[in-house]
Amino acid sequence: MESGWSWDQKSLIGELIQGLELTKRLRAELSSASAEESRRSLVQGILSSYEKALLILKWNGPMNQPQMVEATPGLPGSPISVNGSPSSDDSGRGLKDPQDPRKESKKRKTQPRWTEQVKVNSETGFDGPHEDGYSWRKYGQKDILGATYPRSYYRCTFRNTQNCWAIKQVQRSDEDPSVFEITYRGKHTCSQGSYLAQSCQSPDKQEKKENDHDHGHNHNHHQLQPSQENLFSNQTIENIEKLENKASTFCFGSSSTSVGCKDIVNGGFSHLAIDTHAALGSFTQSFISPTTPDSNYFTPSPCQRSNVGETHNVQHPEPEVHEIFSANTSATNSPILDWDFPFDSEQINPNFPFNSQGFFY
DNA sequence: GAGATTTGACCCCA
DNA sequence: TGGGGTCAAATCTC
Repeated sequence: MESGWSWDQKSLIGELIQGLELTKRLRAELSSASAEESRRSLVQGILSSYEKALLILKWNGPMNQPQMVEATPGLPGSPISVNGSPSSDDSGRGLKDPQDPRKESKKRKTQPRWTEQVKVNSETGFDGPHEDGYSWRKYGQKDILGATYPRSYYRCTFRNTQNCWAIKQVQRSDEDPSVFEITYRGKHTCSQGSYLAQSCQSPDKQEKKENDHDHGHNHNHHQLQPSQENLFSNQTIENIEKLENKASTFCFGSSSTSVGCKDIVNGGFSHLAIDTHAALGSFTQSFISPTTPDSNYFTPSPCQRSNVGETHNVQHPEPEVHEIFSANTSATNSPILDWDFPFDSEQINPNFPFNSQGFFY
């Protein structure tokens, strides 16, 4: 199991590293106002690298292990967990509506959930939470035993109006206060979710919200927008959108405040994905919004993340990745490329033209 | 006044 | 039994 895998792993890493290098070059190009032709070439190279990486992933099962493969068998938005049954937790206290997902558990232990670790830039402050394109309403905060910082609880604003039961928890790391661990549960079933899945535009409301709450330390994400828009030619963005549409898997951010999807087949890939976002994700920036003081959080995009039925810890042990992660945070407040990769090797059509230029272009 | 946040209390579960 | 998750009234903000 190891041997066959390691060769492909090397290839995969090689491709991703190449993508990384190209991304860095692109970044340099962008800051030096070089020829568009050169940029396009770099972008093409980047896409090509990731394309190959995907192919490698596609043909190698070992990458598609636990988290991905066990993704919910088609239960986006369902409060039913991968492992648990809806009835496993219906002993809740006097819940009003039998249809109410709350009946499943007050603690939602069986909810599909995944965790993000988000590093925020100290310069942008810790007080402004990330916006992820969704509207969240804080419904609680608890001091957690052994934790320095309280945990905040958020649920979708449209919980009542659209029966959207997505929730998230934001916990600031004790070890590194610049890191926020965000746990998501449930998928957005609200219209906002579908809207965000289609649009990379910044919702006016979000913008207003951010402006309204500008505490002086998080406004730079707006200032950065123009440059972010310039990071890619329209064609490139179009191509990536095609990619999203074709695969229904990648999502480079579905709203201005989103950072796209990750759900990479495993943690290792996530690191690279994050790095990718350092360049690619600039047009899918996530915002740090100051709506709540204790939660600078980074979120997965609205792109069907919750298909992943298991906790997905995104960690960044690799110095270089972390460095880029942080650097990008400071530059754009959108440190993570959040790929949505909700397919496993069996879900990928072997004939799917990943390896054709036409797929990307 | 509507909507969001805060916060104390309640309840479930390990 | 205590920690964690949620509720809901009070309070705040726009």
